[in-house]
Amino acid sequence: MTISEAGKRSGCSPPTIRYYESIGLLAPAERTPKGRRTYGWPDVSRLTLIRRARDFGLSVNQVRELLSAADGPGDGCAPAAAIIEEQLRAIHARRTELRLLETTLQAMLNRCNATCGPGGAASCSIFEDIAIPGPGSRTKGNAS
Amino acid sequence: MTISEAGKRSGCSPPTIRYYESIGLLAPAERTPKGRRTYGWPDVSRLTLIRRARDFGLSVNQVRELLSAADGPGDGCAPAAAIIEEQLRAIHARRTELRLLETTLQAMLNRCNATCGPGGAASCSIFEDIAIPGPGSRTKGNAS
DNA sequence: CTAGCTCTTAAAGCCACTTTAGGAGCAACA
DNA sequence: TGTTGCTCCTAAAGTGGCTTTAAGAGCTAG
Repeated sequence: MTISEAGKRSGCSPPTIRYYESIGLLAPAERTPKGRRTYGWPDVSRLTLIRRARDFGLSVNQVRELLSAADGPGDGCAPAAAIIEEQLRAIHARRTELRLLETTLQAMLNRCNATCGPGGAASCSIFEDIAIPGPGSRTKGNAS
Repeated sequence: MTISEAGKRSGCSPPTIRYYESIGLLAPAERTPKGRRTYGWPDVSRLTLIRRARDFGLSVNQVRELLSAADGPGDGCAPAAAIIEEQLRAIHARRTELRLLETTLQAMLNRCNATCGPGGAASCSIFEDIAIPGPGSRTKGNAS
């Protein structure tokens, strides 16, 4: 199978597949005599697993851990579950953050509609609302 | 005020402030005779607005639009409200995505606990669950 | 044989910064 | 007066996870 076929079946673009190979998520692919990469079904499975894990918001390093748990000797259950639990917590936290953000932004819009409404204020209330000092922390831990 | 004082009051680090200046979110700061940047309260306000807008998930370009609406002639209400509405929609969509992700991951964990449970399977069910082809779309539009 | 696709590599670009390197200044204390 | 330890400056490189570009080679259908 060519790289683009493997890509279509797994949902990764050819450059992404080459990138994954370059960072060691995939073993170097076999090559035709002319130097083109060839892939088989196990490669497609691995690529699909990688893409889905990325879709779930896992970092490439977490995917790496997941793969080494899958490749390792045992059933890999404990490390895999740990990674998923970690991601669940991260997603939950992010959801809470976003819920708060949504509420705040909606309130800003409402106030704008109420006060700036028909006549037009000197300056829209949105600017005041955004510029209140608020929580001092830039968001660091993103559940992507 | 020195750059680090302005940073403390606005919640931006000095390198970030210099970066904002370099990309034109801030006019070049005034300098002391020795070449050090000095800031006043209007700069702190502007920086606070920028940081808060970034905390709300706006991109730097959206912040740029917001600032030019604020700097512009009118009250800036319409463009500002449009940006906030856009962001509200993005956040809402992202929340829906994350809710789905959370459900899926939780189901994977539950199945792992049920099937891999005590005896240990040959291979953890999580790997099967992740590697099902699933939706083919990598997440592009992120409400950060 | 040629047109238009895919493949190859290496390098640069993206976003929004952060970090590092190397050098200079400034404030406080002995 | 020194000197210690902070802050400041610039320019450049690093981060993550790719995507895009450039320049060239090969493959396939008409």
